[in-house]
Amino acid sequence: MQLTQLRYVLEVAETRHFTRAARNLHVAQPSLSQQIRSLERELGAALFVRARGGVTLTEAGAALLPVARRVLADLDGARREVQEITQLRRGRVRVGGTPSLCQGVLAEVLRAFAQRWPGIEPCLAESGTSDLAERLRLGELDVALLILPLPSALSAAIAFEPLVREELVIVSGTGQLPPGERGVCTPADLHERPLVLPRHGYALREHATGLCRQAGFEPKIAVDGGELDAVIALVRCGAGLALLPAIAARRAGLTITRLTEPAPQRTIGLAWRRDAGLSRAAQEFRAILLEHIDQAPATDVTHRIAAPDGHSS
Amino acid sequence: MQLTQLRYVLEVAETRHFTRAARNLHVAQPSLSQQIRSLERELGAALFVRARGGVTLTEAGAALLPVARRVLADLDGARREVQEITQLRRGRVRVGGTPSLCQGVLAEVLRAFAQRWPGIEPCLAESGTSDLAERLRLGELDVALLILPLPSALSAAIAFEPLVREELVIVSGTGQLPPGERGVCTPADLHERPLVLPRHGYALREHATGLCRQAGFEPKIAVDGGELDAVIALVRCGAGLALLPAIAARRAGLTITRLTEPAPQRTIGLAWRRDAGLSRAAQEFRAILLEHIDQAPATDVTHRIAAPDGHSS
DNA sequence: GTGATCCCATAGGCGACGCCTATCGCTGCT
DNA sequence: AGCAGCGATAGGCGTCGCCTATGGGATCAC
Repeated sequence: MQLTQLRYVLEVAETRHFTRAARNLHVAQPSLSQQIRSLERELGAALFVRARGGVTLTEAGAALLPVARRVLADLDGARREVQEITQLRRGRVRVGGTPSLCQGVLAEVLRAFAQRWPGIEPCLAESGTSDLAERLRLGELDVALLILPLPSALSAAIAFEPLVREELVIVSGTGQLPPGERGVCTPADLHERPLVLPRHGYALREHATGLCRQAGFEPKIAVDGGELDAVIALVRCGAGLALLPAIAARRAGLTITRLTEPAPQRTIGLAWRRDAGLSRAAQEFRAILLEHIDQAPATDVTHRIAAPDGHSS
Repeated sequence: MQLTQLRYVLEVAETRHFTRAARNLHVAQPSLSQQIRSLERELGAALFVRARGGVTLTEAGAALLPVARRVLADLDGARREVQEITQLRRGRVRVGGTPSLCQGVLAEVLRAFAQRWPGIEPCLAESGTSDLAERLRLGELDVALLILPLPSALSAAIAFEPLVREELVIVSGTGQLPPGERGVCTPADLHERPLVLPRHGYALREHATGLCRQAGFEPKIAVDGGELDAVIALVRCGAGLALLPAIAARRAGLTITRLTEPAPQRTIGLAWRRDAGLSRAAQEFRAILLEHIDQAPATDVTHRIAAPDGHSS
């Protein structure tokens, strides 16, 4: 059975005439006759009664007719749907982001994306870098804004485009003495100062503890665990100091103390499955993301990383 | 777009593997790859992401998938349905019959037919010969039990197989003197006897009036018009005599008076559209009808007409 | 009744397309 | 480094669908 045969059946049924149907279908009449016959042979049943007064459907033909109509309409609809997807008039893009980024750029970028491509549904997954990277690999996400480092086991499967380098700063709340002097401190200034650490899984936690250990002491822990929001709240009410990304610190309105060179920093970038590449919708997402990053002025604590267009891992 | 391509898409989507899908489909892997690619080119969109960790559907592929599934299932269902129709496990046969026949053989034959082919729905149309013949020609009926003569304009388009010749007899009711003597009369015996005539359209009416006129007198009309049932009822209560088919007369329990040779008679037979022929179901109907006619013993007033298998008109 | 016309079926040639085998390119594993 | 797995590519081959030309049956007009 063949789709052209179904089309032929439809046309013959509607014109009740082989010759006219052939003309409408832009084929020679013998071709039409042959195809109909072939289908009839395959089905083991006549579909039409060829009579002088016009061609009529047999019972079998009448049974086949609505199915043929529906099938052809279905496929036409599917074609149209695929068209819409490729033209980004419909679809979906599954974006991942770490919590700090979801509350930052991602919110604005997704809003702009939704405005630019109203037919495309953006699905946001908020999680840690390693989890998001794994979900990229599994094909559950199309693209994700992540923070280096990636899990080494996945770095081969994931393409990563670094976008922004952001300083990590020490934040303190009201009624707390900021470490160091004139808004600048060294890691040694954190000695014996109580620190608020986010839970395991946040790269910030490793950054903070590493900083202390490299300076030769164990961090004194005020509160251990919790999400970033909790850390901010704890710092705000004076529970201790914390190491935060500069942007998040500024957004939270906390007192910022920069660390002396080499200032710790984190690299934010876009990641996707290397072998799948970026879907059309994801490419658009990336474009809008880059616009937003480039149009935001670089500050003293964030640095745009120029993309050499060779997407490194 | 092609049905095999849809099948291929389905299999690849399910196995997530070109090579294995090709094996399941009993084609070489390059053929499969080629067909998928060809479909992708036609649609202008990739359907699969070819990656090392297994093939994944793109959004377009995911949109096409359910349609492909449904289309293939639909066509499978249609194939099965056509099968059932050709095997007479489903379907319809549209049978026409004149009123007298519908109350006679047709009722029994249709019962037997429904029992033999429970999946086939018999549709009965009860009307006069000329109307039924016209509906045969239009393709509204598959087969009909008619009474000669057919409308001459249709005799070319309608095939007619004569089956039974039935005598027409004079019937009288209670309290009426039957015409003639010893159950036999001549047309002349009807002179001045009030007659009940069915309405125009019944061939019986022409038979009756023709009989009188050939004998040299105009029929004296007791009641004119009405269906056959009304005629029978009128005769039964003594309104007059009537000319009826022998079987109907016997069924009605009326007093029967046969006419002397040449006794008027009518020919009953099966008719169908000559160019369309008999559908499978109609052939079965005919077979059961013939069984019934042959197994009913020929009486003195009905005569089976042997079919020389050359179906004359 | 004879030619004209209509309509579907058949015959034969031709080009396209799908399937095949063989092979390549790439990746991941041992 | 060599091998195995997997999909893409290349080239040959057979089939199949489409074409033109023609057949055959029926209807219609004169």
